[in-house]
Amino acid sequence: MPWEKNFDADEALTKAMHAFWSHGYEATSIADLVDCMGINRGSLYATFGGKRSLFMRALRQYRTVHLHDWIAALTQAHGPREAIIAGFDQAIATAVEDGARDGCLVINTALELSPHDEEVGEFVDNCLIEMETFFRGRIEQGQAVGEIPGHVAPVDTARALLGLFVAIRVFSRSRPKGPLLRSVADQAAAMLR
Amino acid sequence: MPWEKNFDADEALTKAMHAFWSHGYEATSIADLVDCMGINRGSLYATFGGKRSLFMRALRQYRTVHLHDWIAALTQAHGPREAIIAGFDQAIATAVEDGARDGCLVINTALELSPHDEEVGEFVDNCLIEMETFFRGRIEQGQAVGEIPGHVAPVDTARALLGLFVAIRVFSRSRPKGPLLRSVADQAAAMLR
DNA sequence: GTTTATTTGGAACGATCGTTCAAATGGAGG
DNA sequence: CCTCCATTTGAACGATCGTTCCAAATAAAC
Repeated sequence: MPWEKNFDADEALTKAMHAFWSHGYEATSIADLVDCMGINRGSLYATFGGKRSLFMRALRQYRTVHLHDWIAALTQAHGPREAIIAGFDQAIATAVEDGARDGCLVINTALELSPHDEEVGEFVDNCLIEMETFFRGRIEQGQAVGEIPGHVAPVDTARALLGLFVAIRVFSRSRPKGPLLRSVADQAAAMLR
Repeated sequence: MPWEKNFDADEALTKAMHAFWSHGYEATSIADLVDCMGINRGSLYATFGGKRSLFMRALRQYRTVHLHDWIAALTQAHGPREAIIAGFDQAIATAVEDGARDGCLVINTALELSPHDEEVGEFVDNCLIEMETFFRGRIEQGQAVGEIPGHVAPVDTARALLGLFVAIRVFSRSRPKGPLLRSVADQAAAMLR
C-alpha cells in the first residue's frame, strides 16, 4: 500500500537503535540498517533523514526507554536505598543471564563519538548528569527516611556510584564475568552503609 | 637511503597508536595513518602488514608503555597505598591539565571492538586483569606493612578500584570535569581507609 | 661502472561507504 | 475511468574504504 507507510517508524527506530547499540556508529552501515530495520533505503532517508540524524533519534529513544523509564520504574518500585541496589542488580542480570554484550548505548557513544562531536557530547553529558542526579536524589531521600547513614556524602557518593555503574556497563561489553560484576556492585552497596 | 628504512618504525608506530587512541579503530583510515605517521602506503603495508595488524601492534605498544611501564613506575616510586592514589591522580591530571580527551586506548577498544573481535577481546581482558592484579597486589602489600586496614577485602576492593579507574578514563573522554573526576578519586582513596 | 637489493611514491584495484533520484505502485478522490 | 500523490523500489552517484602493485630512485656490493 504505497499511499501510506507500510512499516511502523517507531519499531524500525528501535531496530536501528539496537544495531547502533551493538556495533557502534561507524561500524553500522546503511546497508546493515536497511537489512535489520526491514525497510528500504528510500524510506530510511525519507523518514529519518540520514545516518547521523537516525542515530540521534536512536539515542533519544534510548534515553527515554532505558534511562527515563528505567529510573522511573526503579524509583516507583523500591525504597531509596533499594532503588540504587536494584539498578545495579538489573545491569548485572542483563549482562550475565541474557548474555548480552551490548553494555549501554550512551556509554558506548561517549567513548566513540563524544570527544569529536559536540552535539553528541552534550547529549551524552546530559544523560550522565541525569544518572548522577538519580543517585544523589536517592541518597538524600534515603537519608531523610533513615535508610542511609548521614555520614554518606551525597554528591561524592553519587559520582562514585555513577562511576561504578559505568564500569559495570564497560565490563558487560568487554569482560562480562559474574564475579567481577558482583564485586563492583557489592562495593557500590557498601558505600551506602 | 633506499637500502634501509629511512624512518623509525617504533616512532611511526607511536604516531599510529595516538591516532587510534584519539579516533578509534573504525574512524581512523589508512589515509589518516599515512599522513600522521609520515610514511607512504607502501612502507606501511611492507612494515606493518595492514590496518588490523598495525592496530594490534599499537595495542601492544600501548600496553608496554602505558600499562607495564606505568605500573612499574608507580610501584617503584611510591609506597603501596600511595601508588594506587598516585595512579588515580595521574589519570586525573592528564585529563584536566593536558586537556587530552583520549582516555585509555585499552578501554576505548574494549567498548568498540571487544564484543565482536575475539583476539582483541582477549587482549583487552588481559590488560584489565593486569590492572586488577596491580590494585590487589598493592592492597595486600599495604596491609602487610600496616598502611591499609585489614578489614579491606583485597579482591573486591581491587575490582571496585578497577571500576572507578575505568570510570575516570571514560569521563576523561566524555565529561572531563575536574570536580567529577576528583570525587571519584576521593571515593577510591576512601576505600583504602 | 655495473649490478643488485630495497624503499619509495603514487597510480589503480574492486568493494563498500552514505546519499540521491527517477520510475513503478496502487488506493483515494473526482 | 482517470488523475493524483505519497510511498516503494532498486539502480546509480561520487567519494572513500583497505589493499595491491609497479616503475622510479637510491646507494651498497661487486
